[in-house]
Amino acid sequence: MAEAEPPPTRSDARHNREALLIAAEDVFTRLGTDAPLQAICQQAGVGRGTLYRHFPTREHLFVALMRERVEELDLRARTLLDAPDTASSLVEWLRLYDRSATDYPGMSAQVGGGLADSTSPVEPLCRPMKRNFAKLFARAQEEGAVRTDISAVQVLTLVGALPKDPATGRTVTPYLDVVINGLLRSDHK
Amino acid sequence: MAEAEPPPTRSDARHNREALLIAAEDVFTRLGTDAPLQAICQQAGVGRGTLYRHFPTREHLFVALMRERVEELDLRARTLLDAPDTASSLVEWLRLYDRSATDYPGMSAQVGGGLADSTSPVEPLCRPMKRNFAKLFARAQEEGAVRTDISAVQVLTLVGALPKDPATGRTVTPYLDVVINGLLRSDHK
DNA sequence: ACCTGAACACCGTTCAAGT
DNA sequence: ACCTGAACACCGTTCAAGT
Repeated sequence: MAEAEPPPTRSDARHNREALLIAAEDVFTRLGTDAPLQAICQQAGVGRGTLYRHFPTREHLFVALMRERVEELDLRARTLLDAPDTASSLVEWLRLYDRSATDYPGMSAQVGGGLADSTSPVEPLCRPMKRNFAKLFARAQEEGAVRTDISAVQVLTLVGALPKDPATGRTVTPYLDVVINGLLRSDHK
Repeated sequence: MAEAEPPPTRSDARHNREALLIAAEDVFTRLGTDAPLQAICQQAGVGRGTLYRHFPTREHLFVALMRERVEELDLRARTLLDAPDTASSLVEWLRLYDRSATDYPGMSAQVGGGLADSTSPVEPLCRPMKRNFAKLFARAQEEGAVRTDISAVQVLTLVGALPKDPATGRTVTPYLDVVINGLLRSDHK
């Protein structure tokens, strides 16, 4: 399932785990999130079984790599809940979300896909962030700034699915602007 | 490359080709466009080499299956070029496009991805349709009905990438509405 | 308790032998 | 000219043997 495993006790295990994460970061950045896991084992200098012991699925690697970023996004959402302009707070956060989720090619789709999937380890990682974004989104909806026929999670899924530049992995301009414009209610401004 | 191969001359070859297409249609509908090609060979009752002779890549199968649909879309775009309301013509066509591209799970992303890729056999198949949609789109842009910072091909790519219901393969509501609303210039209506 | 690498399963792709 | 299926390559996953 989607349990957060406790940190390893033995020092060689902790060292291997760290080496795998460093290798994964490099390999995913270079080859995208579909890269062969073999490349990661090789670069980390560990056997294949060791990778599987530490990270039973590819998604567990994503979770470990994305943890800090997602926590930052969660924090930013909470901060923006105190900002006066609901619509521009929402837009600012969505741009940040898009940026964070595209640091590794393919990561955006992985995060977006796991967001609402209870069998994915991505789901528990993102749950707090989702909750706080949902508040931010609901606040904008209540003020009439954005359409009400779409849920907060759907917005995140949609942004995560926007087509990417194959070279940089970033969302192609102006897809995010189109979506943001489509979310905002024109009769409100 | 992306050549349109001539139809086979020998009757057994033609029969095998037909059997492969019927099997592919069934398998892709049931298992999506990522289904093992092995399943298609098996269901068609032919050897693996035969599949590769007729359809050198998975995308060549898509092209054969999508040909009729894409030609219909092309025809519809030409018809709509004579309709008076540019914006509603555009919207009507985009809904038709979304519907056509989601008849097989995963097909939408395949078509959207191959649309602008000169190495894909999807590209030459869709070229006429793209041209006529581009006219439809340009007409709406000239009238000020839609934003001008996005190209016609980008619109098709964006619609093709919208998240799908895993069960039905169809675009989830209201993603297409959000995008359409985002394309339309609110100061125009 | 943890690591290693051989072994297995799966799938795509090629090609020598056959008709 | 076309078909077939064995053979190969690649990658993910498991597990028996080792420390």
